[in-house]
Amino acid sequence: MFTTSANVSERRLAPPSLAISTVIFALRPSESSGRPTLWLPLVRRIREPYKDMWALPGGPLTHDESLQDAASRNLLETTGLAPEYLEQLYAFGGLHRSPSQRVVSIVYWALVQPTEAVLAAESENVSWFRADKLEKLAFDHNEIVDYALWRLRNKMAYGSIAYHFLGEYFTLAQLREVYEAVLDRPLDPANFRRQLKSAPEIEETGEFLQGGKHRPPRLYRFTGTPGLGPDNRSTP
Amino acid sequence: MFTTSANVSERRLAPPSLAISTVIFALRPSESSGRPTLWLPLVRRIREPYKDMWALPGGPLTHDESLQDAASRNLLETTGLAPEYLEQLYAFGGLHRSPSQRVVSIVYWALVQPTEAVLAAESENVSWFRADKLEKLAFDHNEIVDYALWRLRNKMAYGSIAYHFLGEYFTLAQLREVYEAVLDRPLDPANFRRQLKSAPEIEETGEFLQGGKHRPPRLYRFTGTPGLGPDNRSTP
DNA sequence: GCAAAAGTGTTGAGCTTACACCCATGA
DNA sequence: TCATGGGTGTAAGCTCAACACTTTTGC
Repeated sequence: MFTTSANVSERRLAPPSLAISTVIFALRPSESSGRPTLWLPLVRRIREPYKDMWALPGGPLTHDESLQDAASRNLLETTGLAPEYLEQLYAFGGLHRSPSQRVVSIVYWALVQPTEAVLAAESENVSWFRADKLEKLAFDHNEIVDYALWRLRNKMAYGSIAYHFLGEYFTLAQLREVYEAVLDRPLDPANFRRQLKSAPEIEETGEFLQGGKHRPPRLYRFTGTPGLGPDNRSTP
Repeated sequence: MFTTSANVSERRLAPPSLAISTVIFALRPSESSGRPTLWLPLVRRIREPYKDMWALPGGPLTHDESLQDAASRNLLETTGLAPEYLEQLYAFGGLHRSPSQRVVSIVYWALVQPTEAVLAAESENVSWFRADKLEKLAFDHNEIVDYALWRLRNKMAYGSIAYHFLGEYFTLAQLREVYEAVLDRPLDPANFRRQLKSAPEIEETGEFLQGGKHRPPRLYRFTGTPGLGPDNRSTP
């Protein structure tokens, strides 16, 4: 195997190595305003290059798992969660992404809903950060996160993806908060309601959310399978 | 290196190998109707697996070229052309894509305009086929082409991509023919005109196309840089 | 002049946006 | 009863599809 001390001729002869990384998004209340904001987990690098810097969770692709399975495993290992939504983002293969070795990273992005499992998985070397306030990360991971954010916002505006941040039942106000958090602008509650009512993939339940301070809102359920890629196509 | 006779333990130990393939689209007049239709070049496999079947142009990623450069080289080698448009499509990494060896293919798709170079490159082992009438191809290449077609149609409907099938100057009727060929439905010439006039990336030239049978149409020019991906973002 | 394509005008349907307004509930 | 978020109504503005119509050329 090649290490960081591999010399130049070794590097030139080595085929590019292949890694899988995952950008994992979840919404959690911001410390200041309490409104939901985007967070993602990062892992601290424990070896060179970029030792002690934060990086996207990832690792090599093993011989007996598909790309998606590898990303799914990443996600499980760093958050303790099964993916609520998982899609390929892009393959990054620039020549100088890693100073020691040529690495091609196939990156996935995922949405999860924050539960106890997420908190349990936090540790010295795994921590969550606000997506809009990231420090400098290892490798080209800042650009990767930027691109993932761009894709998320795009999909949020067109596709039916917001549901995957939420549990099975949700109110329209909660759903609107998700949109507002990701798109970072307020939406008219009245119009938002109508637009979603015209979408067939959202279903009224008979239930109402009790325990609030005011009129109990109706609970809805998502029925539909988005996800894109060669396997499952729907929206741009 | 591993060959098709690699035994099971060798296969299990080998890391997945990495290849680049390219789906190249061009429009050429159909033999029957004369209207433009989608074609793509394929190469005949000269070794196992899938010997003698047609496959997407591609090859291994060399250590000193980026993913995009590798795809660009594919394109040059099989068509003699520089890419007019080139974008990453998807990374395919299923476990059983190749019977002999685990291969991860990073696939690009490209648009070119048919010129002499294209015809010159045709040979015993390189030939063009109609995209809507493909036989069974090697590996999972039929699915890859299907997905590329889906992406092309999507981008055509939203993004500004049609221009790359055409030369520098074109009439609105030619541009409409491109849309009609790819989307496979007729478009209202009057409305088509208006929609494009409102797009800022298309520019009127003072020139007119002479030599037609009827009123000479105005020539237009495309001014803009589409393309997507982490490097260059614009439309979904 | 006539055929045919280039190019313009007009209308109605449907969707988005803004915002006024009513409803139901806890305190 | 009042404050607050849940939920409905409605009118202006925009885009888009359909199609009638005028213009310009070659023959």
